[in-house]
Amino acid sequence: MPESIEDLPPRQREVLRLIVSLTEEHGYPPTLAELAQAMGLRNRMTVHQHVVALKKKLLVHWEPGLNRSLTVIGEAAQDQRESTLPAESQTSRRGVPLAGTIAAGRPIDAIETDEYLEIESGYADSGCFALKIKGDSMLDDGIHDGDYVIVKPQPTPRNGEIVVAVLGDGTATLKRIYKEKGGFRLQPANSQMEPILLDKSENLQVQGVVVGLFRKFS
Amino acid sequence: MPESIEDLPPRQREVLRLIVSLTEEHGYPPTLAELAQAMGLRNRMTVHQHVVALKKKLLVHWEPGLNRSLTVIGEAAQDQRESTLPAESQTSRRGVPLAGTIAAGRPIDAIETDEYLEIESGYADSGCFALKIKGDSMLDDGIHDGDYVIVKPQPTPRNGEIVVAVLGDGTATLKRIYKEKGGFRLQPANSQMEPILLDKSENLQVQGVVVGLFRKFS
DNA sequence: CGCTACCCCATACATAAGTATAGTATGACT
DNA sequence: AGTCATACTATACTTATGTATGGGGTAGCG
Repeated sequence: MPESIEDLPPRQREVLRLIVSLTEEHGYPPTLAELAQAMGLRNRMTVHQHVVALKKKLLVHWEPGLNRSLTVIGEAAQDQRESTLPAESQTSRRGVPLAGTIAAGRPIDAIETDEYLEIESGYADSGCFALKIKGDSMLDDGIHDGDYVIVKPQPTPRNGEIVVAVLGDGTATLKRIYKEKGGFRLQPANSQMEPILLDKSENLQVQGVVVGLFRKFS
Repeated sequence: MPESIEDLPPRQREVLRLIVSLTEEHGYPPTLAELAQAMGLRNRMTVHQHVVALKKKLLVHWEPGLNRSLTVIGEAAQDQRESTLPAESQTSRRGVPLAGTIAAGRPIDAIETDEYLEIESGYADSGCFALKIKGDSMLDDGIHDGDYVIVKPQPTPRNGEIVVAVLGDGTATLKRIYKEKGGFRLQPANSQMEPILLDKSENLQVQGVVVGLFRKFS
């Protein structure tokens, strides 16, 4: 039976595919419960049985009793990866269509360009991460409480950039950073708040610079 | 001194290195117990404390309560890698890891919730599109010139929502919409601008409502 | 018909793994 | 002398996760 993967039962094949995609998505393998949820199942046992079947067929590696040790063996991993085929059956698009420009002022007649606004693709691959904003100190820069900022890890910011600053006591805050004689100034964008001044002796770690902002409107 | 990784405490640095190497070795991230064993420690708690410290410094991504969710963020991952592989087909993730909450105000030592911020996936599939903002009329709502808004097609907005309004003459604008006696009011979020009043006879088409906002920092 | 492969469910249990609390010890710095 | 960061330990708790047991169905096949 050389063509094992092709004539797998549908659900087993689906499990195989999900293991690969969920692992890629999170950076670590899924649990049975997560697989079950992804398949719309109420019970882990169903997935358990499927995985046992896959294991018997030597398509997955699974350490008994070990959490999240589920990995796909050999070529099966490649075969289940999305990258191979033309676009259509893709579950979701990579990006939001950018329909054009709109006026937030005098109305203009908009809608021209036709491309895709790819928010994540550039960031996710370059080690960026997101932080949820708590507080209003960057309000004047249009960063509101509850927004998400996307941070690119980078220890050496340029002057005036918005950075994630980790202070000596382990607390983190979001501010614009300016070099001053003898140290740094962490400047909030809110007229009611005072800057934080640090001299060189004090411990300051810049975790990264803000490269993007995202807000959800309920 | 924004030199983060170099002057980490030795054990924390070791933990960072071990996370990477153990993940490569097994194909999935280690648990605290495994890390402890690899470091010759008898107790998980020691590693736990180190990892918490790394998390505060935003060097690792760790979902609370989730087994084997420990991953290294950003360049730190590269720096700790021994193999120096070209990092080839980096499993491009679906989404940006949401590392926690950061203070834009008084520094807090937060960092609690953890998940992935999936910006596009929810929108791209539901017919949403993006528009680039031109003008400052929504400034007080934190929508700036050059931002991108994500619009969900929907002809019947609720009161007070931000909508893409297409006027009778074909021009489009972004405003909050309110029902008034006998018509609608399109309200800018800028104290220096006046609302647009429309009565029912006038042609007003709502293209959709704003469900998201995205901004790129150059 | 019995038999099999496939697919799903629920309950219960055992253990793996993360977390809280509370200590001890060392060295650096004030 | 005190405080602080680092580093480790121990016990106990909660939850996440895997597993066993015992059921249901459907469909094809000899």
